[in-house]
Amino acid sequence: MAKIPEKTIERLSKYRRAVLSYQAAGKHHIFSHQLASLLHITPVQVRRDLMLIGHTGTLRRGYEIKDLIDNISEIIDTDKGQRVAVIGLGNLGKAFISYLNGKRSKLTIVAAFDINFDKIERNFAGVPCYHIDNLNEIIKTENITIGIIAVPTEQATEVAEKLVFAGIKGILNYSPKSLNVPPSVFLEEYDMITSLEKVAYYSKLQ
Amino acid sequence: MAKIPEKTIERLSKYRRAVLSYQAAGKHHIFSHQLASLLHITPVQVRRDLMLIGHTGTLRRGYEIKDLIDNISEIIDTDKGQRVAVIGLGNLGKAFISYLNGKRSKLTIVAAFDINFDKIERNFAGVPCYHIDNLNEIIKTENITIGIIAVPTEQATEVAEKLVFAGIKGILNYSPKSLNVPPSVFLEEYDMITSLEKVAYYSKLQ
DNA sequence: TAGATTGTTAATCGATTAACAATC
DNA sequence: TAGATTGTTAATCGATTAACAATC
Repeated sequence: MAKIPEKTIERLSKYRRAVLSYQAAGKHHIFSHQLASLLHITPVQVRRDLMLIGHTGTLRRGYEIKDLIDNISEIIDTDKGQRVAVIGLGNLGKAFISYLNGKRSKLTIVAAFDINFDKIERNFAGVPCYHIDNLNEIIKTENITIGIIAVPTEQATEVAEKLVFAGIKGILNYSPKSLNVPPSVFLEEYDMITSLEKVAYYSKLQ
Repeated sequence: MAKIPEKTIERLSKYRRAVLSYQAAGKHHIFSHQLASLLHITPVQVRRDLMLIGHTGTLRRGYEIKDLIDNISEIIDTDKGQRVAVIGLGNLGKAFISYLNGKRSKLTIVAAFDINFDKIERNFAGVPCYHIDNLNEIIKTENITIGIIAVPTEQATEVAEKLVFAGIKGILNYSPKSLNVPPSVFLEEYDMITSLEKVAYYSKLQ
């Protein structure tokens, strides 16, 4: 299969969750315009995305939900799933843990790290919290491939270096400081302040 | 000035914070390649963005930091600033409040809303928490123009409707459910699960 | 001067949308 | 059949990058 565009990958994740709600409602098929309206995008974009991953539907019934979920999962999941660590067990780290765990079976948060001794060797929602000094060791023994950075700005660079050194494969960075990682590590960054300032900019134009 | 591209607006927010750290270090000027390296983008993109907002530098010293901050602020801020509400005072809502307040003077979180009676009429980090039933009233009396949705998925649609009804101008939606708002309201959505699944996808390809 | 830098247009790349043939 | 739908190519739009003149 040809390389799937980045934006299509993002929508595949959304498609999968959207059709799950349809499936839960007892439906077995979905039309492109129905799936589109769940995401507030156009039907043609849905059809093009599904074309790109080689998923086909029928003129009478649209797309078969079970098939679609399987096809998307085949692309974005791994067989054994991946293990995730959250670095920084403040409100943001906790939000991620309580939000993610129990929902997706293929991605599991198996460790949290912090420098605050109050939190260490405790659990949050079933996830054990370790001291950051043990990061390298735990990443390796626990087979963790993805790290979520939810520490204060000043510590983000150092945490990223430690993750890279420990052999992490992907980083999701929520600190506003842009990180520098080798090309062997995939980096995704999200900046809450920028998002809010963007909303503020377009709000004043309204 | 011509319409500024969306991506440029996002970077302006980042430029401003990046040069603040330079300014704090006692510098008064910055070259495009220095600013670029702070964001891990190319110098030409910096220059093009600044060209688009009409900010000019000099060949000898680059861009004057104070001027640059003023120019960016002129574009993305409003004179009096804007007032923000967080709906849902769980971990995510708290993360936003503790992260934002005290940093940016022009955007202030002045209210939180929840349905949990434990939290109501209490403060979190100085922000009063109200019952969601009072949302319409408080949005109006407090002159709130921006709402951040940090409630569980099932409640997101209803909260959005209430915000729109109350006359909000912009919504930042952190629930994974895509919302439907009239064109008079600016909507920005961010889905943590999609971000993580994207990182997982590219991590397995590494 | 030579080298480094800004400012800007043109070219390229990536993503979305329009158009439409094919099918049931 | 007529109408609704899928699948796909071509066109368009938006964003980034290449190229380079001008300047100090």
